[in-house]
Amino acid sequence: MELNARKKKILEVIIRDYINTAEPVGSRTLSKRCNLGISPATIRNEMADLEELGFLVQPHTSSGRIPTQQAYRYYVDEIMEIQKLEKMIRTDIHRGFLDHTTELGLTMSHTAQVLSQLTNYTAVVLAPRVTNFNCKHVQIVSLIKNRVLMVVVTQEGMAKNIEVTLSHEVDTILALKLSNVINGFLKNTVLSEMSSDLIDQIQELSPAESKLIHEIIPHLKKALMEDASEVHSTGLTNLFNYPEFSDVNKIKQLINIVQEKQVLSEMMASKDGNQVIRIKIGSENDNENLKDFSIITSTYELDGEMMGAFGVIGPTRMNYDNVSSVLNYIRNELNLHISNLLMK
Amino acid sequence: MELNARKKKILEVIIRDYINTAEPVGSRTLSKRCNLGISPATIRNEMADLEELGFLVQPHTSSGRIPTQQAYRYYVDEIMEIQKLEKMIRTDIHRGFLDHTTELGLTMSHTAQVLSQLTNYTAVVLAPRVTNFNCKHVQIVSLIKNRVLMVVVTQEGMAKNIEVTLSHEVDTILALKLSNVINGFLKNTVLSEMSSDLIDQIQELSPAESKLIHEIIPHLKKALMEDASEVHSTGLTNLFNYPEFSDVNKIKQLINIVQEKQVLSEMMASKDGNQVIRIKIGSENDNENLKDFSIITSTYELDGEMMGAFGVIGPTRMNYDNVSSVLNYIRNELNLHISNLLMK
DNA sequence: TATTAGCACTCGCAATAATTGAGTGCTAAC
DNA sequence: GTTAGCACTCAATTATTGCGAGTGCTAATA
Repeated sequence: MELNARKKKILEVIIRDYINTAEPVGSRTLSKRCNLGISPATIRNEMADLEELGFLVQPHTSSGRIPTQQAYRYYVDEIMEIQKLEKMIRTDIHRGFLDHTTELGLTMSHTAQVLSQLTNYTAVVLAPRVTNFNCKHVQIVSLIKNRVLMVVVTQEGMAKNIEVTLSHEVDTILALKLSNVINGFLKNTVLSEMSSDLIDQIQELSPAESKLIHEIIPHLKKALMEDASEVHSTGLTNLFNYPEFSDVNKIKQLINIVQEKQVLSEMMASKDGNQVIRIKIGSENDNENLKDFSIITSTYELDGEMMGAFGVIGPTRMNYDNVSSVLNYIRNELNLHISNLLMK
Repeated sequence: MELNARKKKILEVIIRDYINTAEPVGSRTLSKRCNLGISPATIRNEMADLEELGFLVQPHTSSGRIPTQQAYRYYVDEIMEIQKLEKMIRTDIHRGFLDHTTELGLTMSHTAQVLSQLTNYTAVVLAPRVTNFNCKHVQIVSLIKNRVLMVVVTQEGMAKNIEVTLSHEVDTILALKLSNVINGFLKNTVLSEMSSDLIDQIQELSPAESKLIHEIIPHLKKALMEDASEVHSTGLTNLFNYPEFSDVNKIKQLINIVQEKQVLSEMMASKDGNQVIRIKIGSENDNENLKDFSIITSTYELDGEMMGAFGVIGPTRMNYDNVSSVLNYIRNELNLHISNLLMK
């Protein structure tokens, strides 16, 4: 759908204005704000056209107009450009990261913090997943009696804890032996390919030990399959300041979203084209709870491989420019610092 | 402060009624509800007395009366009794726990779930702390380059992860050696008493290794000191249904409380007399954010030693009877299952 | 033909007024 | 000591009104 230059300009000003004020914008205000030197009457005509085209609606007869979702989509696709952040803000962010990259968890929560602060919306950050494919070391630690902790370490140096109960008691020495067996195995192949047959071929095991390994491997596989990457979120209350959230039900919806970490995680991690910045407006979201929100996400990488995602949730009347710019910069920073942290 | 039987009865009915309806209660309603066979006029007189004594207030002249904090305190201390839960509910809870005691984290989140469901308020559960004193094993796992993960295991079989960056690279073999050194040490004494001198006395260490141990120990000590016991909370949105939470600011306050896990943790873990069920009403709470809320907490134990706490946050107009009963029963269940889970 | 001034009309919003009703305190009688 | 009766209070609801920002349409203008 193409709009002529003037309609485009008018639509742009309306959206910008509405994003700032949350008030329907009328023809008089508009004629003053956009200095195209056209009268309110002309603008009214144009607005009527834009309404017919589905870009604007009137909350009630004889009020100003507000943008539709379609308008936001048009704005995002055809009008707005991702700005470079101000020098000062850039260095601020950069310094902040320097102080928070001693530990992965810290980096993640700091990212969420910065995101929500810079955008004034609710930020969500997905920590990298620990999966099957890149697991380089497993350490089994005896907890008590027949309970053990399995620590899985990835090639990139991330760790994940898995706590399980086994059929026999495992003491410190046995735990060490089991670790060694599994790690010996990992030298040649990956966990997902460790079958019963292969386990039985291992020489140095007593029957009891072999049985334990047989128990352990499925637990490991299962835990690595289920993609429960950690989710950090911040700035929930940021949204409360926007007029669209004076309604308690809207707030409930939001809290439900943020608490369903599983859903959030799946949604953000799902690939969708090659866009660096991904914008979902209102009903473009599959999740029912998100139909009234917009969510802008991006991903961070290590060696070109997607590691995790992060983003911002807000009203559909969101400052798409600013959020995109911020996400874009943070993405670069995150890539930089993550690769420093998890350098091979 | 003593009240005569009739005043006590009237106060009780007012509180019960107000807890149920959230409406100020007037003399007419009251005279019907409590079948003492006294007229509204008499009740008015009694109510006037109770107001003078500080138990009731009128939101405005010529409306019914509502209980003050003092009234709730009196109710909790002198009137209410902790009921035994219905048989059916008891067995339900019991069964639920049976399914969720394979892992400590699971037990904790399940407890929060059950609490919020049974009370319809917001539930908070503090997982057991992993401290200095009962640490029986430390496993150091090489992550990548000079980053290691330290897993601390307590006597009771709980584990805690600590991730640190050291001055030198640590590979798998070195990690094992360092673990052994520290564990050898732990056989004789506790971590907090491991001083520089003692480290230097360890024979089998190269200078580089000794240096690493010198770095590790303070990290361990520090991590074990800072009491960041995990906090599970559920049912945040439960409270939104109560009329006192139609105000967005109240909700903000609540969210702030629940998010400040540090504060919550300190508050709940602090001892305060020997009460099994601890009730803090409104301004009885030290925390500024909690002044408008009531919080009822209890603790769970292992071998008579306090391990953690759990409780419920709600409006001061809270169903103190029910919550106390539930907490009382959950406490028993939790003690039972935790001791099964962490049995020595 | 595109633009604009003018005008009657619409409708949400805020302020004001009128009405209702649940509840009180006080007094006098029981 | 208790109660019926009555005048009074005041929040909450509903109705009324005026205002103002905004619109669509029409006719005049460039």
